[in-house]
Amino acid sequence: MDKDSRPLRADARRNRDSLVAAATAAFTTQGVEASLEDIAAEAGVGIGTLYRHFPTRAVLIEAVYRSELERLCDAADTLLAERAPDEALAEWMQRFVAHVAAKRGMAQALKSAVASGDGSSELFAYAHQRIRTAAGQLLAAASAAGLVRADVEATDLVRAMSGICLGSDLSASTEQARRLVALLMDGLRYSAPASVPVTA
Amino acid sequence: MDKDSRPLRADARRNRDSLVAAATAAFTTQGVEASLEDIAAEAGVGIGTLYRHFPTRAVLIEAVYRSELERLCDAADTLLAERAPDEALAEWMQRFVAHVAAKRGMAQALKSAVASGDGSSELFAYAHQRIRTAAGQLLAAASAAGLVRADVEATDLVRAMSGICLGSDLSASTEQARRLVALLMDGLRYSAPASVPVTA
DNA sequence: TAACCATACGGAGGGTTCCTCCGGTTGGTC
DNA sequence: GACCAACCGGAGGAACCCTCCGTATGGTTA
Repeated sequence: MDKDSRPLRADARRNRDSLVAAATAAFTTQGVEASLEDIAAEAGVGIGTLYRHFPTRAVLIEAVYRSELERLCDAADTLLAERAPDEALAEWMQRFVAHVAAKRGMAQALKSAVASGDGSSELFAYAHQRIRTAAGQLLAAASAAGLVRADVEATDLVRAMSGICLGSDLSASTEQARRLVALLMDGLRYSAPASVPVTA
Repeated sequence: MDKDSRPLRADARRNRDSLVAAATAAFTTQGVEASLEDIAAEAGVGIGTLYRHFPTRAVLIEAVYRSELERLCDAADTLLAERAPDEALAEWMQRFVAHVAAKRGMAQALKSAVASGDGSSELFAYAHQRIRTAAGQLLAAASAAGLVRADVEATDLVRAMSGICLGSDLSASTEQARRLVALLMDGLRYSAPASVPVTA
C-alpha cells in the first residue's frame, strides 16, 4: 500500500518504458507469443530486468494494452487541437478500429487471464470508461460546432464502432471496417444543424 | 490425390487413433498448450510418430476437434435408439453445450490458424452443417412423435444453443448454461400437439 | 561532496519443450 | 518366406522459460 506509492527510481522507470515499447512492437508484429528474451534484448536490458518488472507474460501484455489505450485516448485531445472537430472525430474513429484490429490477440490473452483470477476484468471496465469519455469529448465538440447531429450519445457511438469491429470477423478485412466507419461518420454528419437547421 | 486415398497401414492407423485419444484427454484437462511429448508418451508412441502424423500443433488440434465433432453428432443416432425422441433431444442439447464449453480453447486456436491460410474455415462450415443435420434429425423425430412443437427449424435451434453458449461468457458458468438449455427444451415442449392439440 | 544502502541491473545456468533426422523395424504382398 | 515401401523411435541441437545472486547505481543524508 505504501511501497507502491513511492515512485520508481529513474533508471527503473526508463527501463520499464523501453520494455513496454519493445513489447508493443514485438506483440504487434509477431503476436503475443513473441520471445521475451528478444523483447528484453530489443529494449537493451537484461532478461532479469524484464522479469522483475513483469513477472508473467500476462502482466506485460496488460501493460502494453494499457499504454496503447492511453495513447489512443490521449490522441483525442491532440486531434481536437489540430483540426476541425468533425475531422478529428472521423480520424479518431478510424484509429479506434485499427486499434481494436491490432490488439485482438492481446485482448484474447487478457481475457483468458481473467479466468486465472487477477484483476483484469476491472481493466476492461476501465478501458470502456476511458474510451467512452474520449468519444464523448470528440462528439461534443463536433456537435457544438454544428458539424454532426446532436442526437447521438457517446455510448451509442462506441457500441456502433464495437459492432463494426466484431462484425468484420476476419482481421484481414481492415478495408471493410474502414469503409463502414466512413459510412457511420457520414450518417453522423447527415442531419447536422449546419446543413439542416433544427426546426423543433 | 491418389496417395491420400490409399488406406493407412494397420499400425499407422492404430497409432494415429491412440494419438488423437491422448491429445483429446490432454487438451481438455490442460488446454491446447499441453506438451506434445507428453501426449506421445501417453499414447505409447515416439515423438517422431506424432510429428509424422501431425506436422504442426494446429493439425493435431484440428484432428481432435473433428473426432469430437463426430462423436457428438454420432451420439444423435444412439440416443434416438435408446430413449424417447424428446428425451434424446434434451440430452443431446445438453451435450452440445458441454461440448462447446470444453472445446472453446480449441476453436480459438483453430480460428487463429485460419489467418495462417490453411483450410480451416472450410472446417467450420463442415462442422456447422454436421451439427445442423444432427439437430434436425432429433427435432424431426421428436416433432413427428408429437412431443415438441412443429414450428421450429433446426437452424433456429442451433442458433439458440449457440446464443446460450456465447451469452454465458465465463466458461465457469456451466450450470447456468445447463439451466438455459432446460428452459429452451421446455419451450419446445410447451405447445406440442400431444398436450395442446392443433386447432388451426 | 562523500559515503551509504535500498533499489535495481545483468546474464549465467538448469529445466522444459520443440522439431528434425536417420538407422532400424514391420505390415502387406508376390 | 522374402522383399520393400511404409512406418517407428528417440537422440540431439536449438529455442525459450524463469530463477538466483553478485554487482552497480540513483538518491539521500550528513
